[in-house]
Amino acid sequence: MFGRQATLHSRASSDAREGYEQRLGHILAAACGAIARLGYERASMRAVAKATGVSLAGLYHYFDSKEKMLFLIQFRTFSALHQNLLEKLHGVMDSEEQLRVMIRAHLSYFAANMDALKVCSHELDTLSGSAYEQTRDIRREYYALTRSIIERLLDAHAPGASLDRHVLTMSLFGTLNWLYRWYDPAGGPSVATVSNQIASQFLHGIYHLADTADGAAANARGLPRDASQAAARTP
Amino acid sequence: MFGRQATLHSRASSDAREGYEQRLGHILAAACGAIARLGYERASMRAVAKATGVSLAGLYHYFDSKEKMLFLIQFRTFSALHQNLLEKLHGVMDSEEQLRVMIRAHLSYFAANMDALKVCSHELDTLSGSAYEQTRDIRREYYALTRSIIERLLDAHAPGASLDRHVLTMSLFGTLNWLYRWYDPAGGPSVATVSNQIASQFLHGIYHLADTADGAAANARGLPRDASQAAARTP
DNA sequence: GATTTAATCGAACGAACGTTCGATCGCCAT
DNA sequence: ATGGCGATCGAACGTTCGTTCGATTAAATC
Repeated sequence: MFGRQATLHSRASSDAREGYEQRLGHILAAACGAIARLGYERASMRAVAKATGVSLAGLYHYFDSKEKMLFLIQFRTFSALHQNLLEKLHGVMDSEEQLRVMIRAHLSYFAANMDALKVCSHELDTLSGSAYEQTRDIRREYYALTRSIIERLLDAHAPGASLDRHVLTMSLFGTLNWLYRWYDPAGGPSVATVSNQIASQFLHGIYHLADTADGAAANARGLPRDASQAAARTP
Repeated sequence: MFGRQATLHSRASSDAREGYEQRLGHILAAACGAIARLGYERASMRAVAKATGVSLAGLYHYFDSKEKMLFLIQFRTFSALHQNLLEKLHGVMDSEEQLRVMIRAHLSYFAANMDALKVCSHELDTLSGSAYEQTRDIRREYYALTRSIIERLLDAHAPGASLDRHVLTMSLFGTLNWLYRWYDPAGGPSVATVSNQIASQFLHGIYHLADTADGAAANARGLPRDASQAAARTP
């Protein structure tokens, strides 16, 4: 599946593997930049080759196809994003603090890997087949983790609120995944500032709804409300 | 610039113009569906031709190029979205109600024109040159209108809150523009339900921040906060 | 030192794309 | 009738794309 098999028989081949991983990382980073700037379809393999210094044919030593290249980028980024969150969540018990950590971790990762996160936010439906399913599964893990935090948050602070939890979770993801369209960590408020503002507004938006009656009074305003089930699709 | 000049000299040519507009609308709707499903680059002119019944060459009677076709879709959609909001805002004076109207109008329009709004949310950077600038200008009007509502809202209900208003506005747009990725008006909570929940959470997220001290106490949590200026880019 | 294997490249292939060309058909005004 | 024009089409053109092929060099294995 990947370009090369591991041949871990000697120290020499271990060094070679390190060099291989390093060059692969360099190529993927350049590809990431091109796709972030031009979009997947417009970013030609020739442009990626130019950006890396490797020849066009040389790229195909590292992956079988352009689609596999995108898969590697997305799979690695989503995995790292998820792993990063799990680590930062370690030892944090309070659900409010967990949500603050989640938002801060997401923004930090975005600030440090803007190209990669843009490609992951914008090219969500580009892959197909099993490559799509694999990245979708990681995304679902990330979604499920975030949603479980929100669930505990609601159970603890707003138990009776009539809030659709899927809508709630996707609203947050909308705010976070849209960042790549406008937020420049270098030229605006700091990551900490933006994280805190988003987290505070989100949290207090929940809390205040719990305060008013059972949340329904504030939520149902002027229009009838139906208690239909959560929407079908998950990210 | 457009495919045809207006020849309004007789009733006959007026009828012809109506037929022309109708066929153009039909073609754009089909193109919209293809681009929403496949993305702009993958949606070939041959696929659009198949979807409309018109021949490949016949399409070019209605626009000079594929890019102009996308421009027509985006320009018309953004204009209608903006116009629709202005109309629904007519006579509404309370800033809170204005924001609720804005969110409800956006979701209603989305529910009625899913393909078009997906194309407008996802293909924001596809156009170039003056076509890009024209659509960007309408988007900016839409942004400015929404931001002005939020500004008045803050001045009235949370005058001292240390909230970055650009971050606030873009958070809302993130939630709204991300809808196309998950919300199916046919199979989930109603437009009214989702609108109310998003609006209520957003509004109370602001109000509660105004209640606590001057908003800074709740906002600055655990991390230092800098009072840097608003981010550079607007949508 | 011989042999295998990883890494790289220039050149080319076949397909798909956006676009254009020239011709045809039907309608309206002259 | 006839000339002009809007509308439409099949066929083709030139370009760009992802990918493959065969050859060449460098390094590791025996």
